[in-house]
Order: sequence, then structure tokens, then C-alpha cells
Amino acid sequence: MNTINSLTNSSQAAKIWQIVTMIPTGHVCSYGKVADLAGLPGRARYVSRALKLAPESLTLPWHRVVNSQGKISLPFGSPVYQQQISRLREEGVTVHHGRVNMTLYQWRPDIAALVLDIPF
DNA sequence: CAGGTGACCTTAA
DNA sequence: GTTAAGGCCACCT
Repeated sequence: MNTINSLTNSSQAAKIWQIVTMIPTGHVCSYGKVADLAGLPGRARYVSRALKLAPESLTLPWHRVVNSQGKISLPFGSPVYQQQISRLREEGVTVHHGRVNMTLYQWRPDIAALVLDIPF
């Protein structure tokens, strides 16, 4: 079985995708935080892989995921890098030198969301 | 089986 | 404020 099918069949990837869809417009979340909320602590790299291989049909807000320092983790200057910045700016997020201010824009899930989403 | 890789993270200088 | 090293885990060669 190829990589994409093994991922799309993975309940772990599904949890990651579900968390990403919860990030509100105008906010961002780190790969590590998404992993934590999905019940997969310490697996930030798995989040990046799940996003890269997610099917188009999911239309995930992948642009709201940045690294823990607030920096765009895509290859500098690449088309997809530029697109992430454009999408964030369309939502009112200031991006300067390929980075967002995490103090201002980091998503802080409320208690209700956590209670609803931990069991899956 | 043994490395190499990556849209990462934390810690320690 | 920064970088470097070690850790991390799934996948690929």
C-alpha cells in the first residue's frame, strides 16, 4: 500500500485533520500543539506529513499551522510559502520576515472545545 | 537491518 | 534577540 493510502486510512491522521479544521480564522497553531490536541504528543513531524499528504477534498486551513516560533516552515520563497503568507494576510494576520507574532495570533482552545474533542 | 530525511520541538549556551 | 545539539517518529532507500 502506498504512503497516501496508509495515511488516509489512519485514524491518527484523521484526528490531526480534525484539529486543524478547528483553528479559527485569523489565528495560527503550531505543529506541536496540533499534535498535542490530537492526542499525539511529541509527534509534530507527523502533523507536517499529514498536512502535506491530505486529500484536496478536505480543504484544510493548513496555512494556519506554523512552527513553534511562529515562522513559516515551508521552503523559503517557494510558491506554497508565498501562498501561506497571502492566505494569512487575507485573514488579517500580520506576517513579517516570514513570521507571525505568536503572542498575538496563537489559537488558545477553550475548555468546551477540549472537553468535546479529547475522546474522539 | 542500517542510515538518511523532514512543512518539528525543547533546551542550553 | 540568536544558533546548535539532541530528541523525536514515520517513511524511504
